[in-house]
Amino acid sequence: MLVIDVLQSKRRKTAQPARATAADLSDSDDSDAPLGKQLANKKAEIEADAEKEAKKIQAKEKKAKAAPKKKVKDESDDDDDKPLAKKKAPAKAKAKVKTETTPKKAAAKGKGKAAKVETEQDAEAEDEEEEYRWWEQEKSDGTKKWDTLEHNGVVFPPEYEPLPNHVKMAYDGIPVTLKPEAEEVACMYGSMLHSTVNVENPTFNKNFFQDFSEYLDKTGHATDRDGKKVKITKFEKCDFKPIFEWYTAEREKKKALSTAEKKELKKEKDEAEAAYMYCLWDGRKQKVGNFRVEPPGLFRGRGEHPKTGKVKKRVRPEQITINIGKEATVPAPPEGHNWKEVKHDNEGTWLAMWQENINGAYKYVMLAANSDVKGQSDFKKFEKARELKKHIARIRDDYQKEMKSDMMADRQRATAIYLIDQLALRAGNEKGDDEADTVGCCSLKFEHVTLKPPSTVVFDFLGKDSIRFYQEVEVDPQVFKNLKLFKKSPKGEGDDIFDRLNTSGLNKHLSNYMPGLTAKVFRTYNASWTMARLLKELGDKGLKGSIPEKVNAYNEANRRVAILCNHKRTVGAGHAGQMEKMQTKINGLRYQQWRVKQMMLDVDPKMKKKKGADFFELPEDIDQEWVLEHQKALVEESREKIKKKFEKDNEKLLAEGGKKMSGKELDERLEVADELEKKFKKENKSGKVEAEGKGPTIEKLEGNMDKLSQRIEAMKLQSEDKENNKEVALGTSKIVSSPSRKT
DNA sequence: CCAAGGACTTAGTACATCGTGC
DNA sequence: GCACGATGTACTAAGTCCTTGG
Repeated sequence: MLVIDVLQSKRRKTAQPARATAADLSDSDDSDAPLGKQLANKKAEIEADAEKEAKKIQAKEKKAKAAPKKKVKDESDDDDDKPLAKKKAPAKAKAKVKTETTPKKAAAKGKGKAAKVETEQDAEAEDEEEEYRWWEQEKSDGTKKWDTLEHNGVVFPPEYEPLPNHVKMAYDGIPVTLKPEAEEVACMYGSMLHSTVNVENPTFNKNFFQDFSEYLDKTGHATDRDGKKVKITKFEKCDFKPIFEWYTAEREKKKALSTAEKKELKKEKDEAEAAYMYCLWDGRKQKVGNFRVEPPGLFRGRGEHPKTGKVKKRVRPEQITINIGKEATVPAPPEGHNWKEVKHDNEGTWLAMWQENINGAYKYVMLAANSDVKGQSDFKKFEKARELKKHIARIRDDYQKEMKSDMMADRQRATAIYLIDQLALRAGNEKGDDEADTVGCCSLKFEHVTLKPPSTVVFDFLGKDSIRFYQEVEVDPQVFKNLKLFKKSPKGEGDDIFDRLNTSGLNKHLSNYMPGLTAKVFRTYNASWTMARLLKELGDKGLKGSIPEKVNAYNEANRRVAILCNHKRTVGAGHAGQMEKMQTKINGLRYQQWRVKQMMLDVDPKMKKKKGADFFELPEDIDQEWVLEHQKALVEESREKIKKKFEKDNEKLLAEGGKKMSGKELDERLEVADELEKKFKKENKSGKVEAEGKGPTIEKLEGNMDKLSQRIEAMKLQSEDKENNKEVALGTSKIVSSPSRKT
């Protein structure tokens, strides 16, 4: 039997017996082992919470039905509801989108108010009641996505503009002239020299140079100043710096434009693109997400992508398929070109599509995230996650049981579901050799899991986007046992942990619990659930407390979700410096506090007795040396500021036709800083600080102290927040819990 | 059943814009 | 009013998962 089973799973290099041996199973029924109870408690807690949650949500659902959450009204603010032609866009745009002023009412489906389509008159009405309430739409069968669809196709990136004659890459120190096509490729590289992640990646360089060489061969070789052939054979001899500098200069030029000029340019661009920004979906105006065709460039695969650095070619109209309503006017391809195909597939939500040349991946033009369709499917996603709440207890019970199954496949599946549920792992589809070597749950390999008896497991692997997942987790003893079993020899490095499991089998099993249940739903569920719980905790105890404390608590909740989902980012280059700056600032405030304390003594020497001598000491971690440094910095800062202001004022005077102020004036102004310096000197010498301000009283000084304390606390929190956040990407989980609805 | 095809969501990063403390 | 960091947006790669066809 064993043999047969192994053969059946030929797909894997190494498989394990379908049935666990007696030895494997002997100790598998001690479900009440020490760790078990810990987790059981946790589980009970989770389940109780989940039930509470479920009730709350049901209640909310009722409420929501009674008073549907109103969609943000900014559409009316922004005249987005009005027909396109009414917008500032002049005649040309009007002609192109003519159909929009006469929406096809015939096509409008749905019931009553929901299907109301805007017309010129009621656009003025600005009535929220008139909006399409997709969240109230009854569920369709989910295949047909639209009845009518009109749009204007895609925007192509500008054609390549050759470099001016004086800008040339150098080969072996000699400036060379390239044919435009090859030059374009050289520019792709030259314009990104600042991106060290890529430029210092050998694979990137190898792939780039390979493709670059092809272009050179294809277009004919480069030439030097005298028109003599230059053979470009070594990457190391290529100097793209002149190109880089030219691009940098161009960018600077653009940056240096006045705000008015920039606005003008932006306006022009917006006008040119206005027609593409929106489409008409069942008669409703909807924002298109990515109507711009991706420009050519070097492929920037993440992690150790074997194809990173290859040339991503310019996409031609002949590669693009348009999807559009049967009745609609098909957007014209650029002069002298044709579309690859025009489809009328109303079971798809895409408007245009092409295949990219590097991986053969499909690229789609779809609606924006804030459109009705996307909103609807987002909504559905959360509905599904909420439905999981009803089944989660049973699923968890089942996987606990099945983890002891004597069918290897079931045991693996149960263990995998445990990991997906508890650690928020992704499903982990199989990947090809021509992709970065990353894994998810089902594709975990031998070397990604290390067992530390009695029941700790170390996960260390690269997940999506080659983001490292590293966690030492105390797991259910059965999970530990199973993982040990799944790693048993003859398995070794490179072999799958779950050799009898793949994502489709896993999802098929999950769908038995609930239609549409797949591995990714667990991530949504656990992220939402965690956020809800933390926010509730925040609500319970966080209501009191200062604003910074509340912000900090909210960020903390957000962070915990991001951590759960392993949302990471690369630590910014300036992070360490910024942290140091903050600390210096905090210390500066603390020093300031110390000074205020001395002032108190100045006002009332008896304070020393009252408060105790300790109170008036410098904080331990601040020494005299630091104080001197700090004083110097303060004085210097003050000087700089005065100088800057002086120069500014002078410029202004000149501009107004006046004349510059004398150096004497500057000196006079600088006296403030000099005095500050003197004051510090005096303080250092006498060890006393004269009370500042007129009529200083202990009360006033106490007030100053409080203010400083508050600022210190706020800064400390802020700095803590920053440090804790340095490698956590908050954006994604923020989107998950409250998607932007701006139009 | 499996691999390839296809459509859609998820995610990090680069860059633009905003807002705020000095 | 400005510089700077925080926040938002655009871009597109990298996942998930369903369908299709042999």
